[in-house]
Amino acid sequence: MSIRSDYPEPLWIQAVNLINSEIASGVLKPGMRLPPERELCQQLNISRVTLRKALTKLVEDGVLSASHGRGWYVATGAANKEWPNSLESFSETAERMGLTASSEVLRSEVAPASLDEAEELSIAPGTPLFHLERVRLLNNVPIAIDLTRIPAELVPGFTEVNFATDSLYEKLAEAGLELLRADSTIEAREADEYVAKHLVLEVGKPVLVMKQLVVDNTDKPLFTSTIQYSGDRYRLRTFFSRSNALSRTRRGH
Amino acid sequence: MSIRSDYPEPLWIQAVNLINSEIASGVLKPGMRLPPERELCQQLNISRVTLRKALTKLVEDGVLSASHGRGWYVATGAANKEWPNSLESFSETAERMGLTASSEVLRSEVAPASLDEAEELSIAPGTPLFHLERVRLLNNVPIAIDLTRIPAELVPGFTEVNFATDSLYEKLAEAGLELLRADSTIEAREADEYVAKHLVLEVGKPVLVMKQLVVDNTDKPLFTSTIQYSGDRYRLRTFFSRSNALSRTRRGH
DNA sequence: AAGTGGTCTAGACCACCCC
DNA sequence: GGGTGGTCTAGACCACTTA
Repeated sequence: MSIRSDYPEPLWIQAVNLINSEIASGVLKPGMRLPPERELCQQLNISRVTLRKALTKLVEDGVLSASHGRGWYVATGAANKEWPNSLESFSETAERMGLTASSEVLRSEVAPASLDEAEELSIAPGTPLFHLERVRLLNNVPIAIDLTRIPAELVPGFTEVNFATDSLYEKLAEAGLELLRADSTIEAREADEYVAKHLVLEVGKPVLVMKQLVVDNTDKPLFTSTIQYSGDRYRLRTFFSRSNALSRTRRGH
Repeated sequence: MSIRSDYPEPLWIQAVNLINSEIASGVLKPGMRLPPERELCQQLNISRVTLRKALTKLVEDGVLSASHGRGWYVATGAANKEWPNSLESFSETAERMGLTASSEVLRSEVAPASLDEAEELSIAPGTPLFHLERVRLLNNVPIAIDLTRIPAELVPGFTEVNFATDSLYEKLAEAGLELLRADSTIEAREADEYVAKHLVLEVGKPVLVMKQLVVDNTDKPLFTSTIQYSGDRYRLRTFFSRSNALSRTRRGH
């Protein structure tokens, strides 16, 4: 094994991919110890700093874990194949699960921002806002209602797009927007008549309401989404990290 | 300004703290550009690699952002004071919000692990498991029911602790357990009779169900929690990151 | 004492932005 | 072309674990 082909990919990303694929292919199994850093450096023909950048990334992804005087270990358990906190579009989630995503567009138009909408997006009230409201379906079963609001100037021509078939995230990427992070709040509420009708539920049944503010890499708000999932048809996954408790390893392995 | 006192703290952490404090004190204001890396290196008397490790950390924390040919900028907006995905105990959350947390203990005993419980924790069925079930209250209002299961060998003597007043997280820390991450699933469900009674709700009202598997820094499962929040009395916060979309900066600043 | 991860350095070259 | 961030290197020393 060896990297450094003539990819434009940074070396440390190639190293990440290589280690990931060795785990996927079973060469490295959960719980196994990796070769020492200095040895891996030689095998991959990269410097130790670069290797460590790759290893650090893999720890963030929950793929590896380190123990000071002991070595690097492949993470064990179910968390292994799970996605970390990635911001995934509905279409991407569907693809990953092997299902077909589709949409029914309820609303796709530009209207002035209300006071609340303006405040969330840090823009002036009345600013033209593109409203996109869709019922999201998996294999034709209604899963959620998604209402997204984007400053119209960021997405010219979006009222002409047919979002029943096109992916919003793809169109955003084409428009040059770079999503970085979605700050989200999650709560459980009762389905009102409107939601119940579109999700084919009884009024009062639980729905999972997720409100997101998506920002770009300069922390500028790009858009807000309110997604209401049918309680018995969807489940969110995330993880919480314990902020640095100065981990001083005691047992394990 | 200069660091490198005789702290045992790593230099890059000292750099993080210093920059953080300069922002807090208003020397660096949101939107401002930082001095070039090479200049900062001289001022702080550290190498560029070390400085960049600090800057990278500050980006993760949402404090700074970088633009390739332009420089480093202090992040703008409200997201600045928000906490990231920290794994916080109920008591800590309460304290942060200025409320008083308390508990009513429904169950505190050791019992053998069922098949399901054993699988979640990667232990043998029948292994003694400490079960702690509590109603969690804020200012004496019932907010949630929390059922936590911990292998009994990890927490000797816990059946003697009075968890109506003592914090579970504090006791876990005293027992030498180091929580690293909680993998969580979240869904909306209807309150059953048991939950409804203890949370003073009507049966069928929405509850937010969060199931967590908490692991230590070697990815060993420590315990599982199932927390059922009254839908109208609690709201979760988290964020999702867009995994590397090869950010190619276009606009901004 | 040997093995292994954690931190740190000085210097190099490339890619991008702006004049 | 000059300024700035992004990647990469080779080598050093320290801290923790294990024996």
